[in-house]
Amino acid sequence: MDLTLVAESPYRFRLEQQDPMRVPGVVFATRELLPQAAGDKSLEQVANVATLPGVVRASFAMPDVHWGYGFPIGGVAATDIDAGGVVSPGGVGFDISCGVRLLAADLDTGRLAPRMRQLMDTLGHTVPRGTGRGGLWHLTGPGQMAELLAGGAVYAVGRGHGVPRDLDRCEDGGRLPGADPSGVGPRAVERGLGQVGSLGAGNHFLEVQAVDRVYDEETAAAFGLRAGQVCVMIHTGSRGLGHQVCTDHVRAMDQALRTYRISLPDRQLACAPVDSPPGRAYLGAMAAAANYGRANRQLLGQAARRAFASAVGADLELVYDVSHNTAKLETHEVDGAPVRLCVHRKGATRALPPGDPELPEDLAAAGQPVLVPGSMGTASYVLVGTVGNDAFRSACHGAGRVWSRHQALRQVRGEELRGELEARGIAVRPSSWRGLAEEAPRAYKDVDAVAAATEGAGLARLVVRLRPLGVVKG
DNA sequence: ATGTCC
Repeated sequence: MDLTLVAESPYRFRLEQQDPMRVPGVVFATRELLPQAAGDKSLEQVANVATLPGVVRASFAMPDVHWGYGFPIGGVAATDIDAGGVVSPGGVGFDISCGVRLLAADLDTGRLAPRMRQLMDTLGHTVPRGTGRGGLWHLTGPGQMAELLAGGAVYAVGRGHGVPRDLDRCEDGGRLPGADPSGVGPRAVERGLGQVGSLGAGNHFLEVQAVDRVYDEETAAAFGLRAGQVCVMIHTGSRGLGHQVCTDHVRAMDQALRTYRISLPDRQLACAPVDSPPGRAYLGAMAAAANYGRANRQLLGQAARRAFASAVGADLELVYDVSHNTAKLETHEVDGAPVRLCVHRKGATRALPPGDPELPEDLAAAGQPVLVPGSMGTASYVLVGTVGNDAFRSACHGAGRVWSRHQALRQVRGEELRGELEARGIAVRPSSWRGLAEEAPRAYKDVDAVAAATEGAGLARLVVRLRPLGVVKG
């Protein structure tokens, strides 16, 4: 396919529809942010996604788009369920329900400073992280796992890990409906039993941050945020359990392609109709894995609360918890009529506008917080959903990688990077030197530019900028 | 992302 991009506005580029695409591609970015890394095939992937059966409107890419498995990371695509639309595990990603939780402390940076070292040491010693390894909550067995997979953060709070108010500030109230724990295989269950309440590795982290800049005072206040305030941002997902669920169902769907006579430009887009046995099986297992991810972040939020209580004597209120790797059944207006859709967001955050009935009462007038973590040592952002977002109410999810992990390892030494960050006043508690080097800020796009482009494209509005004070690295 | 290969 000829991948010519046509600028429709300074923040919106169009990939013209051509055979076998069923819809055009739309990339939200500035010219500077468009994928240009050697070997980045993400624009080709945007076009590939546009060939999926039942896809409607367009195959979208957010400003942080980069190459991924099948779908690009930063990709959004919706399929019409009643017109044979498909669901694809590659459109969710291996880390099912990977997402971000932001908590705000009743504390400003000045009062934290003398206790910062103690706080970071406490977090460093109590937050489980790294590949494999254990978590904060060891489940007793498959029976308890089934309850957690069905209940997500609701189950965790019911067992004393948090307060009911937390659930008001979680996407879907902390529990994605439609979970089918029986679709999560024994191997996935085995991997997950000891990992509830763990960060994992890669780009996952727990960061202590400060509200650095406020763009919209009224919305910030509705979110419980003010200038100079200390916050905690947690970025993690469904660990080995979600990975295993994706692996198992990609295999099943690859075999289902023949049954449903689906031809694809890339086998990594393996999929099945939403309304089919393999489609329903994946969505049930995916929702269960999503609930694992939500319980995981709930447990880590509690670990942060304990550390703040003991080291600083401060409380943490949940601002919001939202996933950026999901496939959700939603109704949107397409060509003037409501249509039942399966919306894939892979490295893309749902962004509900003010007035949406899914919002909790105290956020109804403001809109949904959109949590955008930056790369290590750089800023993070809170944005808010806006009216008129035609990417099925979706926004960016982070900075977006430009160097491969391998490439980063050739350019950066972890020990040196830690020194650079500490010299800039950012405390670092690493898990491995290698992992630290792979996550060097140089390996990512400029998150300030990504956030600005997201606002420029009308996907969401800036609310606050957060700067890092200390990072507990996965 | 991931017991970075069953």
